[in-house]
Amino acid sequence: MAVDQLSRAFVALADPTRRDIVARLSLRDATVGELAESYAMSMQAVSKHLKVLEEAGLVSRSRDAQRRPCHLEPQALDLMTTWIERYRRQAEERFSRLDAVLAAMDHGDVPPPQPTPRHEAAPNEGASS
Amino acid sequence: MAVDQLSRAFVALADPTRRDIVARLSLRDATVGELAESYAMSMQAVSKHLKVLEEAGLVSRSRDAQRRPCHLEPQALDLMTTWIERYRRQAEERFSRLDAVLAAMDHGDVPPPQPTPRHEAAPNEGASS
DNA sequence: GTGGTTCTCAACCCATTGGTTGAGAACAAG
DNA sequence: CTTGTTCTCAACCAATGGGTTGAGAACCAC
Repeated sequence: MAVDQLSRAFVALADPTRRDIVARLSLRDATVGELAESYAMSMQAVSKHLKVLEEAGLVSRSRDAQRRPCHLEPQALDLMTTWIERYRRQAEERFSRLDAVLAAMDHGDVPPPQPTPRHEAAPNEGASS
Repeated sequence: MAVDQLSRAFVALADPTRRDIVARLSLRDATVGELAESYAMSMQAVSKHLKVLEEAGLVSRSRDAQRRPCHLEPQALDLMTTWIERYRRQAEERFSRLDAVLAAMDHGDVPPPQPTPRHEAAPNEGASS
């Protein structure tokens, strides 16, 4: 499951160790071994975490003899903020419209109270990708 | 696992169904039953998804007789964008500094090439919370 | 009261995840 | 070639996650 880019990115950042890896890589590139020194787990485990980050497009890796330096890819972070901001903005617009209605009611100029319509056009899965 | 607020929020948005629920709730509040009509799964399953979103602070719920209307909480989304933007900005600053160095090299005024120091001060888990 | 609606809880199932260990690939340096 | 270093792959294990069904709580309407 979690086959799309966005799901993989959110899954990747859902783990505290992987978020910490991202934080470190934002300061400087690092190898698997360097990163592994920071955590109470085997290098294999860190390697797995990096694979998750890489498949989410958050990290890229080059070659330097045996070393595999890791590099943060900020565009993948953009993908997430774009998604989040879209719906945050949508929600806040809606709330401010609601506030406007409430303010109007305080002034007594209330529009005819229409009963809440149910089941209108709504987003589908395509909207979240 | 995933005990902190930030982890819970990322876990919550890692699932496509839950992202779609957030998208819908950004347009209007909805009850469990209304949401369940949109997905090929039982109301119990949707109820579980809402519980995850609620415990992540992304959704709040009120009472209306048997109904449990769901309401999107945009502040929780802020928490995520704040985290992401912090490290995206950090990384991009670093890259633009690197670009500056490369540009300087093109001009011939290259600073003495010091060998890359390893294992300096780095973020710990506290930095990601 | 009875009945219908809305929703949650509990138990269960199977796939995935996050860790482990052991083996080995790939490379640099003697 | 041998040795040491860095890293990945494979197998395994316990725990979690996303779904199911069945039962029942809570509420309105009659």
